[in-house]
Amino acid sequence: MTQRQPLAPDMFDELCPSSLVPFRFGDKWAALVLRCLEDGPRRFSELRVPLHRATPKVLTRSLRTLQRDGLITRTSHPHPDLRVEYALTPLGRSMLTPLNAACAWAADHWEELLTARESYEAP
Amino acid sequence: MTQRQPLAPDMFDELCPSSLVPFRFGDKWAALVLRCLEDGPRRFSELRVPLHRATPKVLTRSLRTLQRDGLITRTSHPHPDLRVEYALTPLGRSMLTPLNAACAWAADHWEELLTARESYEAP
DNA sequence: CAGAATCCGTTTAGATACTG
DNA sequence: CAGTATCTAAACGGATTCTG
Repeated sequence: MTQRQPLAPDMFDELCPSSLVPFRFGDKWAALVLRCLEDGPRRFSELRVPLHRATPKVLTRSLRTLQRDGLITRTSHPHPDLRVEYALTPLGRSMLTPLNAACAWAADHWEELLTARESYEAP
Repeated sequence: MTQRQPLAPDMFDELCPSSLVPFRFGDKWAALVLRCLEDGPRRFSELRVPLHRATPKVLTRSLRTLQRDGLITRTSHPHPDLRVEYALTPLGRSMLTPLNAACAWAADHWEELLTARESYEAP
């Protein structure tokens, strides 16, 4: 069984500094989705909690693209009630390595980026 | 003095497999620009050779954004004739580490991505 | 040389409402 | 629950033309 950690919504807020850093893996939400799945499969509604800024439409598109590229799987259980689970494939999990490296760089350097932006805006 | 290696245009073609991989650092050209500057400063016209798919407008925008974020510098030498050089800052150079890690992942896995896409399109 | 200006089609994202 | 449908606005990207 997969131990489900609670997801931390704070990290996924648009105001989070890491969102200001020029990394985009795929579309706007793809990287966040992959990281949400790091600790195990998640239902659509579970993903919506930390990714509350994403409307169902854009989240669905992100999920479809990731599925198309073989990075995640989509498993539907119609019984007893509709239940859809998304999970990382081995390929998707392997992508977490460079993705997390990028996030670590962002965490280390976002102050410098913000400082540079401010001094560029107001010279 | 900086030893200038010739830039390899092939790597930057839109048809290059790495372009099909879902990594985007900043806008469409940002990552490519950073890699072009890895071996030393480049003039605007020098960048246009390997990045020939980018019009001057979009290339300029990429450069401005990278400059705004403190990843590259822009140095203008008006004499004897107009000459503008772009170079990595230490911050920009530090970003090459995760960037190159992402490119290495892409180089290792792009066949899998393409295979997944094909089997998704034509089930 | 190193861009800026303009026009234009595509893509992306969000809000809102609705459905099997 | 897990989406889809529709509309709108903004961002992105490219082609072309012009300029200090």
